[in-house]
Amino acid sequence: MSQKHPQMPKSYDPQAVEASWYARWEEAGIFGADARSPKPKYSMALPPPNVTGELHMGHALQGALYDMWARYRRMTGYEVLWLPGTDHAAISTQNVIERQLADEGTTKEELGRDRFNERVEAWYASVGATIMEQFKELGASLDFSRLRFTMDPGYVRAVRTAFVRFWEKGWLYRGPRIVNWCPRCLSAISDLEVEWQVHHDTLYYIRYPIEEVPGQGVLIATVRPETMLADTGVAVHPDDPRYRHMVGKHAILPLVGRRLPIVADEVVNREFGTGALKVTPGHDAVDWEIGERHGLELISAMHLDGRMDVPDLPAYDGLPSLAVRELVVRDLEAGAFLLKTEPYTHEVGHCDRCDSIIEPLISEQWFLKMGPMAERAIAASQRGQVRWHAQRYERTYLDWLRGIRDWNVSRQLWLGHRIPTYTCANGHQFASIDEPDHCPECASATLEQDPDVLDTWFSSALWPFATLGWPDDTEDLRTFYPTDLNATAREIINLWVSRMIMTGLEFMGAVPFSEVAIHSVVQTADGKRMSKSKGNAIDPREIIRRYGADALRAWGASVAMSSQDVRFDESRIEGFKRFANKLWNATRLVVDKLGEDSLAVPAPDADLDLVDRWILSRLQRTIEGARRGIEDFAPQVAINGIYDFAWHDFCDWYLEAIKPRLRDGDPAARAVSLHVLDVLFRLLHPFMPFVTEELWHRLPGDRDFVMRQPWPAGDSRFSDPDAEARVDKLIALVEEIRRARQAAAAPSRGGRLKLEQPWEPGSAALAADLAAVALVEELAAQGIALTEVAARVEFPALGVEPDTQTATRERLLRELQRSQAKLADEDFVAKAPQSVVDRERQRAADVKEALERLDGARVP
RNA sequence: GGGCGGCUAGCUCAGAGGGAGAGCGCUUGCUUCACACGCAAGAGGUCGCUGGUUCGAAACCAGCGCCGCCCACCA
Repeated sequence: MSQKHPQMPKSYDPQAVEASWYARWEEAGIFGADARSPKPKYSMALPPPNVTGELHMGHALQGALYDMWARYRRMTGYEVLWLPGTDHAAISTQNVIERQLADEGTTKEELGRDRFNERVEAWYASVGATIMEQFKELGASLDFSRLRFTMDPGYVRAVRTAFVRFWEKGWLYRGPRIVNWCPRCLSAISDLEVEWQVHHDTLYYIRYPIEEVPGQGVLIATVRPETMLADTGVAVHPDDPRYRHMVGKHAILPLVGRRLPIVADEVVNREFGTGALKVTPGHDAVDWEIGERHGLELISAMHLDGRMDVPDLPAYDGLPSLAVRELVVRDLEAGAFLLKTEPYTHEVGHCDRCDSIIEPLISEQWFLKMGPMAERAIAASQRGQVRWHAQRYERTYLDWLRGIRDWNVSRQLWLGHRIPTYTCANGHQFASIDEPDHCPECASATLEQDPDVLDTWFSSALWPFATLGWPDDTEDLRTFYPTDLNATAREIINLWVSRMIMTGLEFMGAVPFSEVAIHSVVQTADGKRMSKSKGNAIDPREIIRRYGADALRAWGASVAMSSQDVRFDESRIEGFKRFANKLWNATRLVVDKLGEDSLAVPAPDADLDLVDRWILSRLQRTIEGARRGIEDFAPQVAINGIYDFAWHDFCDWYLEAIKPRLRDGDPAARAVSLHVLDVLFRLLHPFMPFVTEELWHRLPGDRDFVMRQPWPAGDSRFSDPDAEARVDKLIALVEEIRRARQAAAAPSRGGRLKLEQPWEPGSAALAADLAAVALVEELAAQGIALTEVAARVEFPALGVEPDTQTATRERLLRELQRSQAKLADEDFVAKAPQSVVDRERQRAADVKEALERLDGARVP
């Protein structure tokens, strides 16, 4: 035994080695990217987690995927940059801090802006550090020397620069518009941040009298009667015969008395309700547009906190909107305006960050014109500059781009990137990258900055290049932009991915990445959405503590790209922990049997034993499958193939087969088993970096980190179909003997095997050994006939050989029948490809032969 | 309303035109000198339903049914 590896414990303990390997990797600086390296570059920017809390399973899955690609690319000759960072997540973080303050019995207003900012800074520092620690526990090979945060001074400049460039293009405009308003966040949010939830409400049918025709009225249907206080019109479809005569007349708004012009507009759905629509431009997006088209008055009847703002109607003024709804309904009923109600199920917008019901209302906001950028993004996509995996997701993105609307980029928050526009004492408004000290138009030094901040996604949209130093022309930016890959969950395809593509084209003139991988979303074991507020989220650190990071990662690789949702399944993670333990013990076995001599890597043309050639051929096939899996964005193919090879081919059969040779110090067995481990650890390293690193260093010789080794290139000359076929036969024979033994309830070892016809002597001896029987010339009794080769077997301690082969005979007969029926079908023989017909004939012949062996007679 | 995905063993999931697979669980037998985080043997499936295409369909097409996701001017 080598003194370098005195003793390996009986089982692998991930906890004992993972942290120290990570520290060694970091210390050696092997994750740092060298912009001046002559190697081809491969770069990825980690999707910056929100600094709102700790990482969840989705992050872990994503991190495992990214790290798999990062390590694979390094091992296949690339200079890899995988850049880490975090996102300030303005609205979410502000909510988190506000909740904390509420728990402490205070508010941000009481605290004041400065102390609030201190709280935020402290939060960012502590949570940001925790997040990076979690990535380290996962084994993520991030280049921490390039860690970025979306509120870094440099990043702030990038954001301001982007804003000013848009400003200079004339794409930014500010004005009162109907927006999605969160009355709890006290901020506008974009269309994409509205989460629609099903509500069971009531549809109210309300009669609005017609001014010009006494006694007549128009019946409208609404779920929000309280908003009628701000009605300024009634709309009907222009082609609706029921209402054509009313167009141009006026309705009188009940409870208020306002005159409402009756207008005709195409958007009115004649099928819905009564076909007549009350128009409330101040509190409904559709109505706002109708109002614009027909010049209707715009009335705002709500305060920003959701209370009604109707000073002329003191009965309702200042009350929450839902309370006013009840009062309005009561009063309508009293005035005989309410004709009927019916239950109504529909979707209501909620704030995706705090779940409050969104109030559409009028507010002054900054909008960014999106049309020109969207067109360029669509064109880039059509030129194939961005490839999506799975491809179908490209459509999600294109559909959104094609129907794109201007982006409300302003938010009324305390936290975030302040909008860099200023107004001077003389009313001149301008945008500035740097903090200005005077107005460029009139030199006034009295400047007021816009109080609003930018949508967090505005800064996120710049991530692939702002992290590399943009707007400066840095070496990193020149070297690593465009990046190669972005992997993300499908729910932020439009929020994030599409916007990165648009800004990348706009500011860098090139798409920010050429590949987009959409990975699956981790659900709870019972298929629910994991969320911390529901308390059903799983902490990846808990999983790592119990099963090791490698097990979590391997599970991630096996599910991330294979479906759109994946239920969290601890048993599969545990399976990969056992796999790590299996690798540990296989290594323990092999290393223990190696001598002090150095062993040559087996050559493809060496004169090797059948099983040696077989395992090398299987290894070759595994390498090819793993490479294809990784390159084709199907990591599950790679990890499953490696698992299957390592456990079932290598451990179950190869190591069992060569144990005697290892004991005897057979150089070929030593060299081949060592070689397989060597290749296996390199193959598997991108998926399970810790255990492979640990075991790699337990192999003989001075060894550098696995990640600095080449990922196995394979050599097609190791491919040996003949050896594979012969070992398949050998395995089938061993399994048949074991089955017979079990069926005969014979002891687990012992018994005799007699060949009835000559068979490869080496294979026969090995098969006998693996099946724990002795190879003999004569049996004591008749024995049990086998089907895989012409042979009979008998087991000790049995009076009469039991009939263990009836079931086999029946199965073979069924197969023969099916096969013969197929071959008797003229259409099949005539139309199926020759190779398929040939294979069927071969099958029939094999089954016939097996039956003849069983019965010792010719089968017709 | 539009689009997309899923429905395969008890559970979680692979498989994408030529004999149904894995992990876990289950049954039986093994303290075999790498591993009981293991070894060996086994049970278990009209591949959601109905039609169609094909010599041949779990896979391709159409329709339907659940479950989920995304998008939509969603009164």
